[in-house]
Amino acid sequence: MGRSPCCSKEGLNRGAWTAHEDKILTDYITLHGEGRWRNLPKRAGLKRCGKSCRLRWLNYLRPDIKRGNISPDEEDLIIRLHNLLGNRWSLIAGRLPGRTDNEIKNYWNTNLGKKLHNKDKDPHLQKNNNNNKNDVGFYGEEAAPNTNTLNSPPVSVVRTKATKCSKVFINPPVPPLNSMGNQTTPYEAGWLSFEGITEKEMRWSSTTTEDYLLGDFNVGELCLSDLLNSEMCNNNNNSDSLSPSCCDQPFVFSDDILNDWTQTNAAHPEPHSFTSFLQSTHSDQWLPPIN
DNA sequence: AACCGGCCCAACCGCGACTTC
DNA sequence: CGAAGTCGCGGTTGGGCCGGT
Repeated sequence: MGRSPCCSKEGLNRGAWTAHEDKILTDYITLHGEGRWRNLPKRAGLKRCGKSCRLRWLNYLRPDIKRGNISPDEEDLIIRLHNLLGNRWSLIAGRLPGRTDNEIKNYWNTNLGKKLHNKDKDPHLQKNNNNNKNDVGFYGEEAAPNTNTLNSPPVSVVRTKATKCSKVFINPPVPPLNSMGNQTTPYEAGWLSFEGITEKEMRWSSTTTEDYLLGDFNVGELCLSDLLNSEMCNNNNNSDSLSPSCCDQPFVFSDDILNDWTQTNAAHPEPHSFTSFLQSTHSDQWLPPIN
């Protein structure tokens, strides 16, 4: 698909914004509202590209922005959300009022990533941390980093640019062999039974060193109830039950949460999507704990 | 005082998703 | 239905700041 350059570079200011430019942008948006970024600079009389204006507004000029000093609570939440979601900064930022994705990303890269990286090197902290062999580091790798959530389930998250959480790596137990002596997929084994999700969309992959399940689904369309009803979210502790998502420690959803998020009613005639669930206050209640 | 290196963070870039026509 | 336009995201860069030498 063809895509024109973001903006003509000629005659446009670049680099740091001046107070004057900030004022022009703020005044314009106060008057006309956000959006239509492409045309905004021309209308506002700014020699900036629309993208730059959008970024400046969202990351710096918005009135509801909270700046500096990430609190311990916020840090805790960032770690937990990152453990769950990976580098999906916008989604993480959505759970932290007043914080921007850029700020959280920077904070992670400059503080938390380093902190956690050092912890990984600490032999005392590594002893419980051998589950995530796929975790290579915290930049540009497939899995979310090991954090100090060392006793939390070995759920790793695929980095994806998608706006929807659509891919999750899960370390499953090895599925049984079929009658031909070949290894079955979790789907064939009956572990996975998302309504409306085909085996094609639930891909099983095996490597020489690690087996993992790649769940490739559109959670915007997937109903949370489907997810909850699947084996991936089995919340009983029966050791016989197959719980490929987290092996020993499946996601645990409280009855309250389940009731709220699986029931439809007059107010919510449609089943809730997983995306909306992640954006709800409930998600706090089942995020992997910090130990 | 000058230089250097590391850190931080605002801003930029490229690309995929989404929307419009 | 496909092409074009737009938006939003995550990764990366670069310049200012600061502490150490």
